Amino acid sequence: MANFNSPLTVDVVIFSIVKEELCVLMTKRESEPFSGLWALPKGDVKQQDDMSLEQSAKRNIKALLNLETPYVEQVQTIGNNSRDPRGWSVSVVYTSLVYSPASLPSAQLKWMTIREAVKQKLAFDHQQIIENCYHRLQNKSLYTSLPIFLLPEEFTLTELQKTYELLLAIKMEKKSFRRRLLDAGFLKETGKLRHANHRPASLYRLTQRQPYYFARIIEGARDSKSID
Amino acid sequence: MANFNSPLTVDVVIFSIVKEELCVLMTKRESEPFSGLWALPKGDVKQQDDMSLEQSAKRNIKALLNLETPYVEQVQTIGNNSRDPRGWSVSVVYTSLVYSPASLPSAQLKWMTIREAVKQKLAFDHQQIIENCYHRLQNKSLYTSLPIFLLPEEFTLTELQKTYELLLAIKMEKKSFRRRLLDAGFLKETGKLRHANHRPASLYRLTQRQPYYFARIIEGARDSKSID
DNA sequence: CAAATAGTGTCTTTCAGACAGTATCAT
DNA sequence: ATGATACTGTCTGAAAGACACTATTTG
Repeated sequence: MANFNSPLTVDVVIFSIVKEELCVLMTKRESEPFSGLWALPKGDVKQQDDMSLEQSAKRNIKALLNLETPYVEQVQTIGNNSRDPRGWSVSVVYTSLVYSPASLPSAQLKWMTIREAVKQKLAFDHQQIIENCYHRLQNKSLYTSLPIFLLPEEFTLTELQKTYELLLAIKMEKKSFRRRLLDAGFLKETGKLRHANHRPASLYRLTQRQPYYFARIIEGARDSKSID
Repeated sequence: MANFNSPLTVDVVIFSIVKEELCVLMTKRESEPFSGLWALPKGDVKQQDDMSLEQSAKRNIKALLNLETPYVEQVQTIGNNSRDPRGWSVSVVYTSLVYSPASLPSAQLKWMTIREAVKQKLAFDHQQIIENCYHRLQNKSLYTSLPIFLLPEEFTLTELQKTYELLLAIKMEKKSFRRRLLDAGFLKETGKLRHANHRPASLYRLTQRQPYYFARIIEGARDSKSID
């Protein structure tokens, strides 16, 4: 069988919440094409070292942020002759959710808000890729527990609700939210409390590693449709 | 950037219902490795002719079945050093649903039931790929109108219900099924009737090309979880 | 005490399941 | 008329939305 003699990359769209804004990890390109534009961090497949594409993605994430991320998902694969001016190329796109690391290990990296990212010109088709991942994240937030992966291991229900509201850009009703999450049974109280200058809140943590799938979507957001 | 010097293929898992059984289009391998075993039809990417991976997938489907299929979806991309004994390879997997064409254009091809396909040894990781696509199809059938793409353009609600029941391997309640489908508003009566030796049934057709996403999953099937 | 956020009680709404009932065709 | 399948009426139940209410902390 003929080999594929064009570039194959692994692109990783890493989401995190920084200063109450949803952000994506970006880097500035310093070579052609698209020199000077912001881009997704470069991700490669090392056929000698990596056993699989997923391992390539995880290795790239670890190299970028120096952490093992609890959630990595393959989103789509884009391959065509127009995304890179040099010709055919294929990119396998992964997305990951992380709890905002205190500081970025490299000065080349930046947390860019989604708002910024989708309105400026980015290298290659990276704007489209980010939009797709963002859409997927929003969509899955309607019927899964995915947003939890943007929080630290222990969190309050109010923090979680704020995260959903941030992702979906809607306000949610407190009682329904708590009922939905608690009735699902994948959270357990740690017994610890988060203190502030008001009544303290219970801290919860996950009892399972996989996201939970609800039987219904969050209503009041019926218009959005899935990309997959 | 370094090119990817290993095989890249497009694998297409085509589902159809033949004699009231869900089937996958398969072909028998005649060369090494895995000579003599059943496999998914070989799909290639022609960088000269194809503008994109999706176009490659559609071209391959057309070459196999001589029809334009209304539904093609990218499912996943598998790349590792173990799926092909010769070393690293990448396969972009697409799935498609077709209304069973009267006859297969090639004697090399066969509609194999899912049951058969997942229980025998197949070439490469094709068994895993088929299982993943089947799982995805089942899962999406819980909350979308996807199964319609296995039917001809005009169909009765009973035919559609039987299709859902076949895919999900459950019995559904007639009234709830019809209410769910009709209330969603993406079907319209054609005015025509399907006749048999009993009361004739109304024929319906889609009013939109995209699958419809329901706000709730079909209940009584709460156990299955998504792969994506 | 007040201010602030945590957390609850409970009514309404929406839609799926259950199941019995009626409708309309071929023979 | 009978048999067969198409189609409907309507009750129940599960989970979401609305919203007012109570609880517990700091200062």
